[in-house]
Amino acid sequence: MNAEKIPDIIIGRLPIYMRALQRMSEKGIQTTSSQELGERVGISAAQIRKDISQFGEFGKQGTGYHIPFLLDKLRSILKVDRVWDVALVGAGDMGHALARYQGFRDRGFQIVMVFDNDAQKVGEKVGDFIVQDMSSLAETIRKAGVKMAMLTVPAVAAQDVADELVKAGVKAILNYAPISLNVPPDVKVQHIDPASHLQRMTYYL
Amino acid sequence: MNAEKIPDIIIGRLPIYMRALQRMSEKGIQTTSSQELGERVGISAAQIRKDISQFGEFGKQGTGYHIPFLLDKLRSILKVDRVWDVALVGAGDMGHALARYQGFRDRGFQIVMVFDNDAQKVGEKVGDFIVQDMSSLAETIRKAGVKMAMLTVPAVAAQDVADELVKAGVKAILNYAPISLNVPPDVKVQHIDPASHLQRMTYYL
DNA sequence: TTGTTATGGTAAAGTTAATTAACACTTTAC
DNA sequence: GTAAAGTGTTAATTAACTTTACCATAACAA
Repeated sequence: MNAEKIPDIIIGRLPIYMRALQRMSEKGIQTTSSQELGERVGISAAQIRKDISQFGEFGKQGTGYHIPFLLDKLRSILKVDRVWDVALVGAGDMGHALARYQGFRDRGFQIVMVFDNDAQKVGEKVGDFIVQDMSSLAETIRKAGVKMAMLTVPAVAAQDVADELVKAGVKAILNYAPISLNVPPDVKVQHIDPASHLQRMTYYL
Repeated sequence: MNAEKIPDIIIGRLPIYMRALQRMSEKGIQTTSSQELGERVGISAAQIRKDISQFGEFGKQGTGYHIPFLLDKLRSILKVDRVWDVALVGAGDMGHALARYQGFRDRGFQIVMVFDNDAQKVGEKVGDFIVQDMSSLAETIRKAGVKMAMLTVPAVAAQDVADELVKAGVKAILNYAPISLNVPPDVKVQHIDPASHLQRMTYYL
């Protein structure tokens, strides 16, 4: 075990391994090898062994990895052996889709509140939630101790909302707005921007 | 200009630069520097200069970059100086959100057809489109010469649909299903999986 | 039991890729 | 004419990946 400093690039691969392992587990598969897992996710077996061995010896020589055991370990490493509360800001189409998505729970997350600044949307039901006004955002989030947020507001509003979230104590933001957010170094941001992903592929067409 | 072999990681940063430049341009800003752009997107000035200079000399010493000019060049490099037709497969919540999203057009993409295999959804209107049955997918896509697709079907169906898309001649897939797709090497895949992004951040919380 | 095969963990070496730093040169402002 | 700003480029440095090799263990077949 080498707890010193794990490169972020390795952390980024762990969810991919987890995703595949979870699917194998659902299919009733109990055991896999770095070889097999690698073929599924498109990563070399050596890479996978090296990544996993950063955190301990979770495999068995000769037999491979016991999937439920490895999943437990990965969940614990990524701290998703619990369920994280997440605030959703922006009740547009994307907000609706995320609020209604059933796939978060099994992977360690649940949306617990939804905000929007549009008076027409406030009070409306989105998924299982009543949309709250943005004016109550900071206080509500702080009181609930929520540390993660998903941001699905228009680009022009995104930075302001991000600033609010940071003030409210949020430490991780999943940003759907097509704009790079500026946040303090102790706050993590991940971007989801379908147009950027598409543009990345057209280069090769 | 060094057209030999540009690393994929550089290609992946170009859309981020474009996104920021497009926003600056909308605000009426005509000129920027690697320094300023770097602060906006959180990437070092040296890195930006190096990335851009892979493709030519688009800046002026002493003055920086003319934003409309640089944008044109980047659009041309990423081949989004045209509008790409995109097929959307999966008319669930996420499919609806994407079909109605207005932000693709300005960045080089337009959805032109929507498919689902649910008889209840076929014929329904999603955004400006009538949902078509999956059985017509391969033929319709091939006839229209569509090369890109967005995949918002459940994980269990994703690989089968991807196989269909590949058969139909699609060369780039934006996959929203939480599963790693296996496709031939000449087909590009990008994954969008919010739970993975969230898991990547919880490690640091 | 014994040999064989499959497999993970580790380490070393080599290779490639990515990032950062440094600097010469150009342009603009004054 | 001089200082400041800023690029493009090269060099230096660091990081990531790949390859290879080897050992220890486990499962299984003879």
